Amino acid sequence: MTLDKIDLTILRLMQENSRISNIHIAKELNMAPSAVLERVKKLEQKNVITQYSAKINPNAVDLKLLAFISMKSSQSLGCTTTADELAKIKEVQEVHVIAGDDCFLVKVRTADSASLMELMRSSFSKIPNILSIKTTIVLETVKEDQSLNIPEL
Amino acid sequence: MTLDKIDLTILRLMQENSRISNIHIAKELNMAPSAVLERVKKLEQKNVITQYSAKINPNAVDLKLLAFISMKSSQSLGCTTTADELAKIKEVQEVHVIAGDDCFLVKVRTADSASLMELMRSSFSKIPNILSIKTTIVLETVKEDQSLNIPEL
DNA sequence: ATATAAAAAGAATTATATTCATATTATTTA
DNA sequence: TAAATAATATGAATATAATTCTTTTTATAT
Repeated sequence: MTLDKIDLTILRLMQENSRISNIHIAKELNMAPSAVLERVKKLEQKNVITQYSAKINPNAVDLKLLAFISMKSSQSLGCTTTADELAKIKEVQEVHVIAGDDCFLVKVRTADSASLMELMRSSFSKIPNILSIKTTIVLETVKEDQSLNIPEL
Repeated sequence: MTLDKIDLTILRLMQENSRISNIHIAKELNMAPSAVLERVKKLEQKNVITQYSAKINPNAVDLKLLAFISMKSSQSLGCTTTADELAKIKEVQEVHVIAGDDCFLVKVRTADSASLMELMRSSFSKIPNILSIKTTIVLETVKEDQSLNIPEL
């Protein structure tokens, strides 16, 4: 797809603020809103615009994290000791030994991303044989094992 | 700010698609659109949502790139030879020697990001003393030196 | 120069956002 | 616990924006 100046302006504006109205874009470009809409639709169809997304401040969320941890392959079979080490860390809520490139899936809860970094630096780095750690923020838990949540009577 | 399940659902939906309507979110949550709007505004004010942004497929754009190139500091004073080397590469449109941590600002044009990678691997890597390359995509050029564009008569 | 296709404009319609008064639900605190 | 207060939600009215569609303009090809 060949993009002209108008397309590029639309892309720039929507990259800055994807909730901008057609009318605003149209005013900026001195054209009719309907013409802008047509171009935006085309940019979506041709996969030039791949997604509209809200950026979320990770520090604002009470961070629940999933850490995917992999070990040096020579060590990856007998990994129960490492799992035990991970389970000892107080911020770590769950430890799962998993199949695939990563050996563990670890659920961690920290107050902010600085404390997560501190945790990774201080605790995780002490555990031998860890090769890599990939983390991702949990925004919402739709279903959760609540067997430990004993309800009051 | 304390985020409840409703806030987290809003965040999840808007992270997936920031152009979703209040009405859609409201239906998903079984609440009134006005209540959703109030929460979204609060999430914006409290800086939980930091930006709404369109993701653009870099391969769809005819890639104009700016590369910020730095050299090993011992070499950075006499950098004219490196500048000449960069200027020889056919995809390189402009080379500017600049002040600061980086020594060069280079404008490159490639058809897609794969060819950019190939260029960086094959040509740039052959130039001695390069320490780092940071690239950024140029979406729009508002003003450009056109002294080389001789208009037809 | 004419025919054809693509893009834009403008008006009408539909949908959505926004506002605001009222109602409901939580949270304090006496 | 009950009343007082604050926070949040509802629902209707209004304002704003998106969308559709026909006509017009502009660009491209024959």
